[in-house]
Amino acid sequence: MIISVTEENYLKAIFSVAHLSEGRVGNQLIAEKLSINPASVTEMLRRLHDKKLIEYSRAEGAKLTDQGLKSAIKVVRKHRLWETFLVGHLNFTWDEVHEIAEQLEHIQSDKLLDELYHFLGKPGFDPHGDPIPNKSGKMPVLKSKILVGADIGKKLKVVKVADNTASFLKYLDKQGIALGDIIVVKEVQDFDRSLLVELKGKREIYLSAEAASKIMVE
Amino acid sequence: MIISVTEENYLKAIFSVAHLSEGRVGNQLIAEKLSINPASVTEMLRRLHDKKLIEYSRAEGAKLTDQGLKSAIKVVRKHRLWETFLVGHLNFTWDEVHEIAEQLEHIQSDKLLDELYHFLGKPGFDPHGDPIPNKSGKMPVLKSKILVGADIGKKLKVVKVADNTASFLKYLDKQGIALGDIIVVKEVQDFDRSLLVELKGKREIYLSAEAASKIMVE
DNA sequence: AAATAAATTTAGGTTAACCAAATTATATTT
DNA sequence: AAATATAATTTGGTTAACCTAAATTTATTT
Repeated sequence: MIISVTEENYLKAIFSVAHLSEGRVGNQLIAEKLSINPASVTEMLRRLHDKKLIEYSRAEGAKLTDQGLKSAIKVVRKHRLWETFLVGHLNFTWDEVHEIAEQLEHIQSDKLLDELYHFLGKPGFDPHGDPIPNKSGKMPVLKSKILVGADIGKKLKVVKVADNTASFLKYLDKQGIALGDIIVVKEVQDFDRSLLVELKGKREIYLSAEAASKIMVE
Repeated sequence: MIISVTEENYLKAIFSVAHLSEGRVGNQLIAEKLSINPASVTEMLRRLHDKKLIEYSRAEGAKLTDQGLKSAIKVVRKHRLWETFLVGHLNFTWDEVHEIAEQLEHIQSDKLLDELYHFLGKPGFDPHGDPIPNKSGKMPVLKSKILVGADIGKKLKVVKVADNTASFLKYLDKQGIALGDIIVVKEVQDFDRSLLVELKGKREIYLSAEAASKIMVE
């Protein structure tokens, strides 16, 4: 079955918010996610339903079918593999890759996908630490936790960020924090819950609770 | 200026046949090239003219403006760089890459293009031996000739093919002929002008004049 | 339960790309 | 020069994605 670029983007949008309320997604949420008018969403959801890519009822909202889920996950897989390629081999930084991956994720070729995967060394996680679904759609699991509330004095490795906006990624770059860095929490300030942390056994810096809640460690 | 994927394909089509009759291309030729109805071409040529990407008159046909030429060459550059990547790093054979490159050539990112170019080692020619335009649009020149009519007994290197259809490329693979191979013409048969050639100093094979006219050597 | 607010759908309209069939220009024959 | 063939255009229509504004549901208050 042919699925258009636009249709793929809808599926991806539904997938990305499906963890809220057991896979059921309202019309409006999709509209916001895609910066599109709700009236247009109604139209497209009908089409996706006709193609058996989603279940839909006005009361319950949209939910991906097995077919729809498979397609959505494939797009995510492609997105994250391309991001891995761009950062790993073409000197992109993690805050630059998103828009380009949004284009590359729609390239249609199973062989390309397989070969890219092998070329990259069968990675499990992308440059942001997000899991890359394997060919059959399973996500590798990281037992990571957020930095807020982590044990004091323990050596922790930065494995993921929970916010991929360019502004946050740039902030981390500026602070000198990268994926894979070893970090140790020294103190927690009572009054604002900000953290004093030691970076790579060298520098000590302060992180706001806000920032620390978006840094995942292991 | 935003140029749609479809518009890019029209520019590319005009570019690819522009060497005939000094850059002037008739409506119909474009229609054939793109497997599209001539009526649709009329419509699109008007749009391309409004965008100042082509000059157009009914009598003279379409001709790329500087802007249009620049855009067309950029698409060609992207196409050939991606083909080089697919063959060089992802285990594709030269007969498999065309369709995928048709998709990849429309990815929009100057940085991606630059980085890919460097990653590939600033190649001058793609896996088919076709020249890759440099950033400013200039094509590297190969002083290659077709195998038909080449000197007998001279060592020649296969540098390009003049037919990129999958069927011809597969035929070459089957004959064991690849880009870069050294070839020597031994005899020319009078009655059908077929060639007896020596491949890599080892095997001797017969090539039809038809096939030999599509093999470029240096 | 009635009133208000929020979410969804309908109705009517747009633009980019396409098509087939009919028409009009331009070339080529005879 | 008239007749015929070829090429280009116009006309009227389609589909995928979008939009705004109005109407309808559904949910939440008072």
